[in-house]
Amino acid sequence: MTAETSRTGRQRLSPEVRRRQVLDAAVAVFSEEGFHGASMDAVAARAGVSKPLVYAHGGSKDELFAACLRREAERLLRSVETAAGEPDEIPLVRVRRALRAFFHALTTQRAGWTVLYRQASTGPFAGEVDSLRRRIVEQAADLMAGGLAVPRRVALPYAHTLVGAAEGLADWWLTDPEAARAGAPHAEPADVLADLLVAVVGPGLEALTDGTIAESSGISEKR
Amino acid sequence: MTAETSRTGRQRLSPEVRRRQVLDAAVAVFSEEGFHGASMDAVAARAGVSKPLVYAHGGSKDELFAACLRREAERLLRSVETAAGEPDEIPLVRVRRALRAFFHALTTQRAGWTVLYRQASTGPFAGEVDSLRRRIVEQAADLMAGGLAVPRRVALPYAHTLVGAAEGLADWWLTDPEAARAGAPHAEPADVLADLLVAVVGPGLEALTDGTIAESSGISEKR
Amino acid sequence: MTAETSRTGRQRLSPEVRRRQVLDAAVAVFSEEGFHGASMDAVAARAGVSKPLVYAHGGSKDELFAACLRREAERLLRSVETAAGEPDEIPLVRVRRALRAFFHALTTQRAGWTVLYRQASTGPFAGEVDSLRRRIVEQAADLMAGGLAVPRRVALPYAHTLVGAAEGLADWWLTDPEAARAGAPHAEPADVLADLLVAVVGPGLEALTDGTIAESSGISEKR
Amino acid sequence: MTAETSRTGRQRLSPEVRRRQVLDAAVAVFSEEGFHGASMDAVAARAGVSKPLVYAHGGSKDELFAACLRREAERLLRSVETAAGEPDEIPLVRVRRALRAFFHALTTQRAGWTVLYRQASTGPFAGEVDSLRRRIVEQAADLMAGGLAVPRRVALPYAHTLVGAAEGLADWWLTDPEAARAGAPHAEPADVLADLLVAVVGPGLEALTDGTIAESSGISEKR
DNA sequence: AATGAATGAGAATTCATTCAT
DNA sequence: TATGAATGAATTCTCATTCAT
Repeated sequence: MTAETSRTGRQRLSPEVRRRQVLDAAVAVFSEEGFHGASMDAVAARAGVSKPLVYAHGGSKDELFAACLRREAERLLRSVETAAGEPDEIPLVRVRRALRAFFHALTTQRAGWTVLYRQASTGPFAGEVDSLRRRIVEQAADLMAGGLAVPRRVALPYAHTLVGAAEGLADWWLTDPEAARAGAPHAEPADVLADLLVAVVGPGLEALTDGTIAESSGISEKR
Repeated sequence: MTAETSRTGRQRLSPEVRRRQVLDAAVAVFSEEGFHGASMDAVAARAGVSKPLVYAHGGSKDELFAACLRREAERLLRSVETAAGEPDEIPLVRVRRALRAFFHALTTQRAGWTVLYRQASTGPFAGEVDSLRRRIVEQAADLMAGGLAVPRRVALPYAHTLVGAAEGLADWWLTDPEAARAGAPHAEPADVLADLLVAVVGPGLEALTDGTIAESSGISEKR
Repeated sequence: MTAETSRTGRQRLSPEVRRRQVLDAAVAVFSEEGFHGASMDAVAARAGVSKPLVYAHGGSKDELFAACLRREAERLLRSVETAAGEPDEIPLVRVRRALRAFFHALTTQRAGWTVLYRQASTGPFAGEVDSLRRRIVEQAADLMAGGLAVPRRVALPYAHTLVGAAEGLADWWLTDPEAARAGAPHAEPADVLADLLVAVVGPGLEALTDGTIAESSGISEKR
Repeated sequence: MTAETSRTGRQRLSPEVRRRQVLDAAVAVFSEEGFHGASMDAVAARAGVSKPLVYAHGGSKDELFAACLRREAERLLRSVETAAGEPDEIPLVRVRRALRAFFHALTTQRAGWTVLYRQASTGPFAGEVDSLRRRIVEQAADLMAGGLAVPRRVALPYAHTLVGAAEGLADWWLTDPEAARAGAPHAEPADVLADLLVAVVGPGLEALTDGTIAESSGISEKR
């Protein structure tokens, strides 16, 4: 019986495995209780290890939380980036692919999403969170700027709008899954939400390309 | 020496004034630190009063937080409701008016917004927060359902999208005001953001009215 | 309508009446909650007056409690003293009269008894309580010394025994009234308990008079 | 440096030893200050440990107090039970043995006695305390019922009397040791008190056996 | 490497006490 | 005189963090 397989007593695992184990538990607990509401005891219990080990592998509570933020942000970014795929002649298709990837990622990385978007946007981590969110928005802006052939500065507000709308739908879905899939009960919810979003903002984005609305307010009072 | 001018020692104020003072401080602190991160000491210090007074007028920490949530939600809802005005023949005009009111409200009620939307979506107040958020979304859904003549069930996903997008822009604006007003330096930022949002989602919503996209995913792969 | 009869607003009562009102409430609350468990708020509420008035008429919590102790002890002593009556040729008859008075007093002054005997025999009032209890025992010792014609020094241990036994029965009665009166359901419980006590200790006390047991241990191992 | 000799810094002791240490301190403090008057700080200080350790080993204040009550009651009951010994043909001899054991127990378990008999007969522990006291009285009643061949129901009032008398003497002894041992300066005080008590109540109890007094009030007015 | 045991610091809540009216 | 309003000082209990093994 190797040390790896031993089920009794102290397990000697490799540092990488231990660290991952601890981070996984931390993300789970932080997402459920929030930063202040989570206790290191709870993290240790969730990881199935002792508290000193959490400190050994995750550092202080602040460091541990920051590590969770970073790891989960990277994960989300990579998921979407991969899905968007290479430049394509049809820009909205890339957007849709990215959105589908985003909503799919929520299915498998819900805890990480919660930590990033529903916790700790205040407190000692506001800066950290802000910069991670900015990266997500910038990814979206790049996507649109490339696809729609507009300057990045112009794309930025649209990116914020798009990401916010995606969050809103994601929240809805996670909070009230029944209602969110009522429209298309048999399809993959992540795809339905992505398509819905494209339907709502797509026309507006296309108008952007045409220069119709550009940087002005667009629709006039008298329409 | 009047009560107004007395600056030292104990101030005797009316319960209403004190309660408001305490609630204001509580909203500020909760918005900055989150529920768990905020201490009653900090609330008392922010209000410039002693801790027992906070308890006398705000009740326990839980009750105080719940009171903050309710007051701020009512405020936001009322602001928007008032601004949307009476039914109008041009639906998007109502939406724009409501959005302008929303972004204006953020200017003056930023802390309340933060408490509602960036805090405590977990923990003992998840239910409370969820129901308040739901009311906001439902307000938006009603607005759209009425204006666009679609069933409320259809309007709901659009409402979530719209509210999420508004949040995204609001966050951007509050986090990075310089960038957010770069597009139109001389206009009222709240109006600019509202108009931008209408420009992005307006076309999609109009398409909804036409039944073009209805409940399906809308835009096709081949556009 | 005089100030005395006014039922609304602030009542202006004579200091003696107010003081009695406050002390009555204090005895009630202290007997129910104990010294530390009782709050000045509770005393004020029970008295139907404001807290500052409690302080005005009862002094600090410590002073108020001491005043309760003293008043209730005096009351109990006076009740028994009066009942014992003048010297009588039959000593045990005086003892029985006193015991009947004692148990009767418990009926009407139960709260005072509780304060004296079931609270605060420790803490800052141990001395006060001890000296009051000593006076009660000394009263009993005098009673027995006079009646039984033994030196006071000899009577003292018997007095402690007698008073302790009375307390034990009183506790039983107050804690479990049903059981305590099971023996004689139709008689006055106070009288039944007094007679019972005389039946148990009477023979022993009479033997004391005969000098049989005097200061020695009395009954021998071989009886 | 062994654990035994280490006097500074953190001591690692076994849970059993710690728990006993904490309970001992708690009994001491509760006996001196009463339940409400005792603070967990005081318990920790008395035990020479930190407050969290008190919570770790004693639970909440309520639980700690209940544990004290139970442990001390068991101890007292066991002491007396052991001492009473097996059934014996001379009943009063058993009573005397039990009383001697009782007074001896007070010497070594004074604090426990105080907690049980001079504290907290009100408040959240009234029930707990009452049931423990009842057990003590029932032990005495069993002792007498067995020895004196009377029904248990008849023995109960006598048991209350006896236990109360013992308490009275015990209080006297503990409060004023000099006076209490004045009668027999060279003997063991606990034995002296036990013998005194037997002398006082013995004749009455024997009369009980004879059926002379039975359940009636006994001695007549005219003797 | 891993942990059971221990603690300093701080958080929520209450209470005796006192102003200001 | 009488009181509503206010507070300093505990008190119970928890938590992030570390030592001794």
